Amino acid sequence: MSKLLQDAGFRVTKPRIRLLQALSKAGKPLSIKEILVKMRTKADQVTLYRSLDALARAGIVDRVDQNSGIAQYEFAPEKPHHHHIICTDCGYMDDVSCEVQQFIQTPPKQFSRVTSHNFELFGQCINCR
Amino acid sequence: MSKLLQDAGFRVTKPRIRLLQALSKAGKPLSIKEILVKMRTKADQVTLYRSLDALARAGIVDRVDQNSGIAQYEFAPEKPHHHHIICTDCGYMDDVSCEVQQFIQTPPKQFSRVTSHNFELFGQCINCR
DNA sequence: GTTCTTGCAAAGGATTTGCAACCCA
DNA sequence: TGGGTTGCAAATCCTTTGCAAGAAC
Repeated sequence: MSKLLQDAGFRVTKPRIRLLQALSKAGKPLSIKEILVKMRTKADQVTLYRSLDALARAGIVDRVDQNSGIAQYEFAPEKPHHHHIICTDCGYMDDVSCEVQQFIQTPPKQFSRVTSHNFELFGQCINCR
Repeated sequence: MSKLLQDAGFRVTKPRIRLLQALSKAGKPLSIKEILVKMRTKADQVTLYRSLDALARAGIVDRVDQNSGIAQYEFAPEKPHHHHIICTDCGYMDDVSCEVQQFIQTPPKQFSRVTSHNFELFGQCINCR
C-alpha cells in the first residue's frame, strides 16, 4: 500500500493506508459509510471523501456509481477493468467483464473519441427469485 | 398527454401535463431544475420529484443518471430504448443505440435474470477536441 | 521548515417526508 | 364525495468547503 501511494506522489499516512486496506480486503465496491465501518480506526468522513477523490484521479481506486446517489469505491490494482451486476432484491453483487469496447469500434458521429463509460447490470440473483 | 396519464391510471392534472410537455419538447434528458425552467407555470419541485417518480415507475419517463448526483428524466414514448454519450467538456449529448442485449445472452452465474441496465458513454465531441 | 493531510465545523445541494388544502374522477 | 395530488415547510442525506492544527518528507 505504501509503495502504491508513494509511486503516485502521495504521502503515506495512516488514514490512507487503512482506507486502502479496507478496500482491498473487501474485494468489492464499498460506500464511504461502509469503508468507515471497515476501517479499524475511526477516520473523518471528510478525509475519506478527499482521499478517495485523489486516489480515484490517480487510478488507485475506481469509482462506481449505481444510480443510488451513493458513490462507491473499489480497490483497482487487484482486478482488471470490469463492471457489476447487482441483485435488486438483496444487493448481492457479481463482477461482469467489460465488453463495451467490442461494439464501440468507432465513436458516434459528432464525437471525436470515447474516454470512459458506465455499465452496470441489475437483476435477480438465484437466491431471490 | 392526457391519454398517456389516464391509461397508466394517473389523474390528469395541470402540473403533470406541463411536465410531460416540457420533457417531450426537450427531446433529451432534463434535470428537475431544467424541467422547472421549461415549464411555463411555476410548479413545486416536490411535485416534480413525486410525479417523475410515479411516471418513471409507469414507464412514461426514463430516468437517466450520469454519475453527476443529479437525476435526469427523458420522455419515453417517442423514442425506443437507447443510451447516451456525453461530452465531458461541454455537456453535448447524443443518443446511442442499445446493444447491451447482444452480449448478455445468458445471465451471469448466480443470477437468474437481468432486469435492467445502465449504459452511458463519455467522451469529447468534435467541437471540443 | 514546507507542504501536503487531517479533523472539526459549517455550508451546500439534491431528494424525501409530513400534513393540510386542493381538485380530478 | 373520496382519494389521488399539490404545495409549503422542514427534515434528511450525501458531499463539499474553510481553516487551523498536525504530520510526512
